Order: sequence, then structure tokens, then C-alpha cells
Amino acid sequence: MSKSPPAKPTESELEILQVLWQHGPSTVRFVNDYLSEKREIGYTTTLKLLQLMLDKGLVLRDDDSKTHVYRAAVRQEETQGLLLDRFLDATFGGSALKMVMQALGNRSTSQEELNQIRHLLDEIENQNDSAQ
Amino acid sequence: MSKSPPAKPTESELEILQVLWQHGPSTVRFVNDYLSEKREIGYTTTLKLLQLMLDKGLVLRDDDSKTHVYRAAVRQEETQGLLLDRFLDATFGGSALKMVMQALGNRSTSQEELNQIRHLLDEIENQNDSAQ
DNA sequence: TTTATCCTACGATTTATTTCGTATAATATT
DNA sequence: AATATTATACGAAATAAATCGTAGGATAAA
Repeated sequence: MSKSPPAKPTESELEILQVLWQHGPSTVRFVNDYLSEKREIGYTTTLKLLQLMLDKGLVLRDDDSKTHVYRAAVRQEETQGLLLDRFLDATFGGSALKMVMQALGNRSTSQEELNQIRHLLDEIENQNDSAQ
Repeated sequence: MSKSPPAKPTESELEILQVLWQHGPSTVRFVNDYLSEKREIGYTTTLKLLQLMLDKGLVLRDDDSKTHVYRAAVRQEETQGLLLDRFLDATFGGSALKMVMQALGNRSTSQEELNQIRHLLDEIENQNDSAQ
């Protein structure tokens, strides 16, 4: 069984993946309109990016009709996890703890979020116990 | 009061900053030897990088003696926080919670680390309470 | 003092990424 | 049917980042 390709999206590619993950299969026009709300970007730039992403296997496309429809070929959690690993290595020497401390410490986190994290810790510990 | 410069290190620059943060002021030779343990990199490449970093204000150097000594000009926590913000936006739509869940969920975290995070949560909540 | 070694400076190349212009085809409008 | 609009393809320029080669000066070794 072959794993999905290395899939290492660049900054711009990730930006596009976010749109596809959030809104599902989309046309170039849609993606471009979306990106254009946040920053200056030409239509053919978005088109080219999607075409490159297709080559890399980051997206798939349906070209049955004249107007092609692209969709993400990589799963969000998987990709985020991959990027997180790389970021963790590069910035925090691989220590998830240090990063979490930085993320929670120097930042205002709501009580609600803190609770959710506690629950998450509970779950993880329960799993660890039952796995003994 | 002027803040420190934007300071947006690239991947390679961050790699070098890690060395300087960890080992303190260092010569090009030292940094290069260090990096060379992990990957192929020529001496003049490291030199050039440090020179560019000097221009950007990421490092300072003591060139009293022939062999220059470089040291970080940006603080580790500050830089990590900056990079974390950018990464958070790019990859998790700005949600620290989602990232923490990804970091702790899909990853084996030691009991020790989990405890430390609990303590961190306690501290944050105590601060929130006393700040009421 | 001659030769080898180590250092910095710096231009230039290579590689990756982003961006866009232009050609061309299909569809929609007048 | 003629014209305008909207698409894709694709080469290529613009940017950014990383890498290296070579020159020249200083120090150390022979």
C-alpha cells in the first residue's frame, strides 16, 4: 500500500489548500476571488499555482467541463501534521512542549480553550493507561 | 522606544540562530562545523549567510580580531513567538487550540510532558483569576 | 622568507517560488 | 455571424533564498 506523496506545499500552495479544504471543490475563478479579498493576485497566477499543484499531486481536477474544478488531494490533518513537524524541528528543536508553552504562555487564551486542552490531556492519558 | 526590527529569518537563518542561541557568540568556523554535522554545507555559504544576517540585523559581530565573532541580535523567545504567529496563521487559520490539539493528539507525548502542560494550564488560570 | 593555511569580501550561479503576458479555444452576448 | 467574455496552456520574467568560486590579505608553519 503506497502512502500519499511527500506533499510539501509552499506558503502559497497552502493558502490555496485552505480554500479547498474549507469550501470543497472549486473553480480557479472561485479560488482567485477568495484570495483576492486578502491580497493582490492575478487570475493566471492562481491558475498557474493550481496547475503546479496538480503536477505535484497536491490537488486533483475534474476537467469534464470547460471550466475545471479542483479539489484537495491531501487531507488537512495529515498536511497540517507534516508542516507542524517541520516547523517544530526548525523552530523549537523538535520539542512540542516548548512550542505549546510558547503558544499558550505568551498569548491570551480563553478559559474555554484551556478547558478543551485539559479534556484533550485527559483523553490522551486515558489512552496511555489502557494501552499499558 | 523603538522595537527590534521586523526580523524575519529564513529557514537557514533560523538554523544558524539556533546555534548562536544555544552556544553563544561563535565564529563562522564553529557555526559551519556545527551545521556540517547535520548536512552538507560549504564554509563560504555559512559565511555568506552570516553576512546577510548581519545586514538584516539578525546578528551582531565583533570584528576586533581577524576572526570575527557573531552573536544573535534577536531574542529566542521573541523570534519563536513571531514565527509561531506566522505559522499559526498560515497553517491553522490562527487557531492556537487547533494546533495544540494537533501537536498533542497525533503524536506520542510523554507523561512527563503532559504533566508539565497541566501545570502550565494551572498557572495561566491562576493568573486569569487574580487578574479578575 | 617561502609556502601553506585560514579568514573575509563579494560577485555570480543555481534553485525554488511567485507572478504575469500572450496565444488560443470555447462559450455567451449582441 | 460578429464581437465580447471567460477559460486553459505555457513560456518567461521577477523575486527570493541558498550555494559556491575566486581573489586577496593575514597568520602560522616549514
